[in-house]
This record gives sequence, C-alpha cells and structure tokens, in this order.
Amino acid sequence: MTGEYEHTLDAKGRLAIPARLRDELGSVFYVTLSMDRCLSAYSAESWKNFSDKVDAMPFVKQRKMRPLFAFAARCEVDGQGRILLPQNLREYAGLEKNVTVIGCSNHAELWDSAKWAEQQVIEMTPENIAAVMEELEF
Amino acid sequence: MTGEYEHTLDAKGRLAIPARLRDELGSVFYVTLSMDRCLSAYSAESWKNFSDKVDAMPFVKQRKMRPLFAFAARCEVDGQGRILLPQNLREYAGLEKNVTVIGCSNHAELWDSAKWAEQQVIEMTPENIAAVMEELEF
DNA sequence: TGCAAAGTGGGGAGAAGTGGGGGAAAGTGT
DNA sequence: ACACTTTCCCCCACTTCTCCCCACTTTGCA
Repeated sequence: MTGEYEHTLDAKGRLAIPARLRDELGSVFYVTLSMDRCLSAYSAESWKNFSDKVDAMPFVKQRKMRPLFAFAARCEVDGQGRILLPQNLREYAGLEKNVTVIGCSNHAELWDSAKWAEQQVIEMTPENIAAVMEELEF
Repeated sequence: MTGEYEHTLDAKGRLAIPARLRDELGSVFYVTLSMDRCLSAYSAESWKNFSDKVDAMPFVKQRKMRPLFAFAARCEVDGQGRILLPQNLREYAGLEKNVTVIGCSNHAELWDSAKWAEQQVIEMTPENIAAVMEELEF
C-alpha cells in the first residue's frame, strides 16, 4: 500500500477509504491504535496472523497486548466505501475533521491532518531519508 | 474479539453483552476471575480447552487452579442479549453500575469502568505501545 | 464537454441497550 | 404441608445509535 490521501470525517464519524487502498484492505478490516498517536488499519488476513501470534504467547505476556485489542475495531466498509470509526479511536488519534490516510506497505495509517503535517516535516528531511536508506542497506 | 464497550449493570445484576462479541462468545459461555480484579469470559469452546489442559496437569497443580473453577459461572444469554452475573463475581471485580467490556483476542474481560480507566492510563503510555509493537514485529 | 467513478451529506428503518412488571421456581420458617 | 420471601427468567416498552439507502458534488479521464 502506498500514497497519501486527504479525507474528511463526517458528523457521524464516518471515514471514506481511498479507492486505491480499498482493494488491498478488503471489505472487512481492523483498525487499532499505533505509535505517535495515529491509527493503523490491517487487512483481515494480517490481523489474523497477528492474533494467532498473540494466542500462542503465555498468558502473562498476552496481557501486555491488551490495549491493542481493547482499542481495535472490526470495520466493514459500507456501500459508499466508508467505515464508521469508534469514538475512542477518534479521540486517541485526535481525529476531528481532516484525516490523512497513508499507505505503509503492509498496512494503512490514519492521521489527523495537522499532526501528519508536522510529522512529515520531521520525516522528509534529506538527512532522515539518508538514515532510512542506510537502515535498509539499499 | 476486539473493542471496548461501556454498559450498565441493572438493579437485578444483569449485564448486556455487546452485540459484536455475542457471536464469538456464543449463547452459553463461562465467566471467571482474572488478574487485576477483573473478570474473564470464555466461549464454551475455549473453556473446554482450558479445562482439558487443567485435567492433564498433575494433581497438586490442579489444586492451585481451584479458585478459577470454584468461582466460574456458566452464563446463558437471555432473549435481550444479557447475562445474570452471580453476586460473588460482581463483588470480586467491584462491579456496581458502570461496566466496561473489552475484547481481548481469545476472550473478553469485564471491568468496573472506573478501574478500567485507571488501568488504561498505565497501559497506554507511548513507551508501552512502542514496546508492544516491537514485540509483535508489526 | 460529457460520462463514470469517487467522495460527501442526510433521512429513515431496524437493531441494540436499558428498565421494569409479572409469574415460575427455589429456599426458609412455622 | 403450607404460606411467605427471594431469586431468576421471560416478556414488553422506550430510547438511542448503527447501518442502509438515496442524492448531490467533485474529480478524473476520454
């Protein structure tokens, strides 16, 4: 998944999923919290992988994963290609009106547009790109 | 199972099960004690797995599992999608009026809402989220 | 410039959550 | 054995919210 898409959250908390990402995410996918106060969307398939990995862990370790599940939402896209984002997720990520959806290889991220704009400045410096390339040994 | 749901315990000790979790828990499931003064709900299927696992343990170890069975309740959901929580379980978890139900992968947890709010603060620090993400290589 | 696809907004039917009444079943005491 | 209380379960009523559908606007492409 790639690209950056600007969308708006309507009064009912619905968010349109960019057409380009819709195929890859599928008609039912999972959204949960992530680092930097953004949300991550995973296809049903990769969510299952994730879930299986957690189930295989010993009980005490499973508990540390709790917040990820507690905040996860199973989202079905409606006839118009939208999902309904639960209020607790919107609050966590500070989503109100303008939302930026970005494709990140195996998942998509949802950001408050203002917050993404700040983050972008940090990430788009030549120095940072150089550091990324080095990390990849690319 | 995923998500966080706020519900109320009525005067008769009945608790509505969130519709999203109802399918996964089934019409008959088991509720027992868990860590941190919360309750855990397991589907009939996963309860059986758990029970079989305990049966396979040596006798002395089985005895240590006793409280889990002694306080476990077999719950049937009524026509309105509610269960009746035994008083001893309500007391253990300090459930009075506001209850938060959370989906935790293979089971659901029942928390007094105030207690969950505190717990959440502890678990949701950026450091903790980062640690969880790293652990999962997600 | 026209058509199709994508994104946005709102109304309404139906489901979900909540509360309470009444009757059956079980337990208690006389 | 009988009345009485308590608990539990089924049913009904009301409110709230979710989801589905329809319609309009905007964008992209030929």
